[in-house]
Amino acid sequence: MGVIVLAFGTGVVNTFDRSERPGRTRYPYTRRSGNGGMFRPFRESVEAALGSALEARELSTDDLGIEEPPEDVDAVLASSIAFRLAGELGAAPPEVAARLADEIDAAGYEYVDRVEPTGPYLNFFPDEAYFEGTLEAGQDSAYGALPPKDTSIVVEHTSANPTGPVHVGRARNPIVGDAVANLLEYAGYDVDRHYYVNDAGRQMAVFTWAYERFEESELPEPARDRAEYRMVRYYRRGNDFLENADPEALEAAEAEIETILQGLEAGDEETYERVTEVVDTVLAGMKACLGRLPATFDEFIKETRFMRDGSTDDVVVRLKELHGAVYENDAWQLEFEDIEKNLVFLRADGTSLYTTRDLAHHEWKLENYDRAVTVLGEDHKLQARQLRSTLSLLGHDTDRLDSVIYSYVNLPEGKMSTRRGTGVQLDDLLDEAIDRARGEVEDRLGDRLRSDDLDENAVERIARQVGVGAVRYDIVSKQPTKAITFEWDRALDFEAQSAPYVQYVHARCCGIEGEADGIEPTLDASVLETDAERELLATIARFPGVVEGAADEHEPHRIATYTREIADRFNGFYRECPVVGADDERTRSARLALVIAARHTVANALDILGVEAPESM
RNA sequence: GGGCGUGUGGCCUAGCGGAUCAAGGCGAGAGGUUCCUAACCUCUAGAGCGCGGGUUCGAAUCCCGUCACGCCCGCCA
Repeated sequence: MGVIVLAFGTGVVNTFDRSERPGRTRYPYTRRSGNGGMFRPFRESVEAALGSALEARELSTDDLGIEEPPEDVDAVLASSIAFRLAGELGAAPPEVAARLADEIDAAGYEYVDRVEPTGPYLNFFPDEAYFEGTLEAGQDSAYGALPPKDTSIVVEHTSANPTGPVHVGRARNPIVGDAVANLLEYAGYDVDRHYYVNDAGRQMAVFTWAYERFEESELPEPARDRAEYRMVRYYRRGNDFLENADPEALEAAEAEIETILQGLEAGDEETYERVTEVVDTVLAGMKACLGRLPATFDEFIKETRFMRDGSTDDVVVRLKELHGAVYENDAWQLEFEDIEKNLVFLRADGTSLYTTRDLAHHEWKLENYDRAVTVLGEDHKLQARQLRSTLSLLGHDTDRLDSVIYSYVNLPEGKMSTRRGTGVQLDDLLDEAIDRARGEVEDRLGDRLRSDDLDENAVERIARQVGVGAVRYDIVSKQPTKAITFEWDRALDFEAQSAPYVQYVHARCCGIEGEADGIEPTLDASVLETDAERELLATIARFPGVVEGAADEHEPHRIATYTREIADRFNGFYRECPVVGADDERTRSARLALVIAARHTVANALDILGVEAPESM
């Protein structure tokens, strides 16, 4: 099937069948794709209309000053170009705006009804076809998804070392990473999600040594009955030993750890299997935890892979030939022009370093994908810069690489650490969130107006959707570069700007549709005349544009901001406009179609954020 | 010490060169349910965007300086 895609593709790098790779769980054979909505063609029309007007007067079209007007202006797009032209044309901005408006033949462009000057601004208004088209496009359950592009992207995220339970400090990575991947998928890219497993470093050697060295009987009870909780006890015990052992014992232990590291480097099969047992066991547990979010992966790429297949050695050979390569202090290093710190890529003992292997890893990514996005913590920024520069020196096109940087989540009392066992585990956060959500659901059962009966399963389902959704939404809705201090009550606030607020809108849509027996939705936007209806429809229309912009910048929090806007608009509509109880049939039918479009929009926006959309709550 | 990032009402967050109210939420105060789920809605008080300069017709948004906080500056990952 992937072969068919390739037949249409131009310059597609991949030569394997993309649909048959292991681990695909989301849309196994088809990507969600929609027609892309009306907003984007409207914007193109505006650009073309304004551009040609400027061209006709031989004015620069570099920056058209297109922007979205403030809320109280009901144009869809505006331009502030008159400010910039004022000097050149020797007229005041409002005068320039008026003249330009006269020259633009708005009606000649698709979806544009007219352009009006308002002071110094040019406001572009959509025609009826824009609204009709939006109402129709919104009936598609994939609304908001853009047409497929022939571009593959690998999104690497989380990649936490398999040392123990996932704690909240790193929880931003899977949550933001999964959302970025979803977002790119909606934007039409062919996305793979990868978890890079650091199974070759000292941490894993220590872990393997500790696992073999200590007896379970001397360890505390695990905090939770799952693999990574059981295993991390050995890791902590081992680190504790290394910190406190007497010199001889320490030396013996270090020798064993060193043997494991050397064994991995030499490609020794037996050593590899010992380490792999530990890595795979811990990883299975972490996978289960991440699955609760859910964050899933197409592939877990192991670091040792690039040692075993010779690609790390191959990179080293090429690195040594680079102009900036120097042999200093018994180690091979690379000097950069723009980065102060050298990159050591080969130790005195001839072994490779993490970054050396990551270079091989990224060359592999660049061979197999058109683009690569990596989600990483701010502490890896320098390393990411060095990686990028080095790849560039090796002759790669690093424009194909992007990274999304986030700050760690800290506790009021400081950092979280797996090794020291400090911090809040993601499992505990999710459990607490679900418990609190269940409490909310049960509290509300009493004064529930709706006469549907929520059985135990429904309560549990809602508690999970709301609880997990609230955690994800709280994290994904903020700019990742901002630091977060974790506080239970703030993370688990179910009111207002939170997942439940948006989820509730979805449930309301479903409620209306459930009541709308016998009403057939009709695509008649002309019946939707009130401000509340027009504003809701206009907000729905923007969705594909929001997806495109957020995807371009890898900023899923913009989708979260959008969900609040559409939720506000929907609630305004809900208050003002009865659907099932509307007076005449045409109104009922048209409003029902609007509700369906709103539901699809909200559901898909939440889907991008990785938040479930409950049908009732 | 150097580099990078962050700093918006009591608290949290959006905006990151343009529209004489800087947008929401929490919290505070006042209201709203014979009508599709009140995890909702309406109204009131509250900031001039860390601080000081500068660029610009116009700055929360750009530049410089400064302060605070975070991260980084390992032959660790």
